[in-house]
Amino acid sequence: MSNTELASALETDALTSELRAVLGRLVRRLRREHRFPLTQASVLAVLEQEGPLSISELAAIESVRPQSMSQTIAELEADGLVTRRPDPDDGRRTRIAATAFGRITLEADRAARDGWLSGKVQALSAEEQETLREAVRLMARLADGS
Amino acid sequence: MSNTELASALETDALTSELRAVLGRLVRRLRREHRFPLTQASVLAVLEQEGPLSISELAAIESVRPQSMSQTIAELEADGLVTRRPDPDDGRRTRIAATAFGRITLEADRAARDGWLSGKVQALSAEEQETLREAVRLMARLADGS
DNA sequence: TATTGTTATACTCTATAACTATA
DNA sequence: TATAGTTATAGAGTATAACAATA
Repeated sequence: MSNTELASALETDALTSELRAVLGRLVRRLRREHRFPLTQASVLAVLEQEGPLSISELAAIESVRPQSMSQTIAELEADGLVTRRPDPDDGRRTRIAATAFGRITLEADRAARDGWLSGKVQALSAEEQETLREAVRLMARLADGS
Repeated sequence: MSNTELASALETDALTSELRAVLGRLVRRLRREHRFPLTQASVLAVLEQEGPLSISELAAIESVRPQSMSQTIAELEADGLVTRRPDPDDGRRTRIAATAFGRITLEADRAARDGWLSGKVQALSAEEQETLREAVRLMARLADGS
C-alpha cells in the first residue's frame, strides 16, 4: 500500500468511526424526545403512508425479524393504535392497518419528536439540507446493500 | 404560510422522516455485524484513543447517563477489557483504562464490524465520501445541539 | 415443503430512583 | 451542599428457537 493509499484508508476509518458514533448519539437523542416508542412510531408512520400491510412486509421494511415485528404490532394493537384483519385471499396473512386513534396519536408524537428534529433540520441552510438529503441516500445504500 | 413555504416545509418533513428511518436501519445493520456489544465497542474505542477517563467523562462523551455508563464499564471489567484505578487526586473518581486484551479484542471486532462499514464507505466515490463527511458534521450538530 | 405468524425466552441498551462516599 | 459513582429496577428493542396454521 502506498503512502497516499494508506492516508486515504486512515481517513476512511476515521470517517467510519465518526459516522458510527454520531449515529448512536442521534438515535439516543431522538429516543429522548418521544411520547411513545420509536419503533412503534416508525411502524405507524409506514402504515399511514402505505396502507394495510402484513407482519412480514412490515418486518422487511423495517429490517427486523418477523417475530420482533409481531411483538411490536401486539403492543400497538393493545393500545388501540392499529387493527388486524385476516387477509381474504391468504389465510396465513394478517392485514395491519392504523386506526383513527393511531393516526391522531402519530400526529401528536410527530409534533413532539419529529417536531424537534424537523425544527433542527429546518434551521439548516438549503445547501446543508441538500447535503443531508444526499447523505440519507448514501446511508440507505450502506444499510440496505448486501 | 405561502405555497412555496408550505412546499418547503413538506420537503423538510419528508427529509426528516427518511433520516429517522435510515438511522434505525443503519444502527440495526451495524449491530448485526458485531462480535461484542456496540456500546461496549464504542466505549473501548474512546478509551483507546483518549486514554484513561472517568465514568462521568465517558457518559458525557457517549451522551448517556452516568448510571448507564457505570453498568457498561462493569460489563467491560467483568470481561477483562478495562481496568479501574482510583484517581490519585480525587477519591470520588475512578480512572478507566483499556487493557491489552481490550485493545486486541477491539481490533478483532473492528475487523468484523467497522470492517464491514469501512468496506462500504471505501466503495463510495471521493465525492460521496466528502458528502458523508459533511453530513456527519451536520448530524453531530443535530444530536448535540440544544 | 414453504410461508406466515405466534409464543417463550434472553440479551442489549438505557432510564429513573435511591443510595454511599468523597470534596 | 455538590459531585462521582453504585445498585436496583424497569422498559424498549431485538434476536433465536420452537411451534401452529395455512398454502
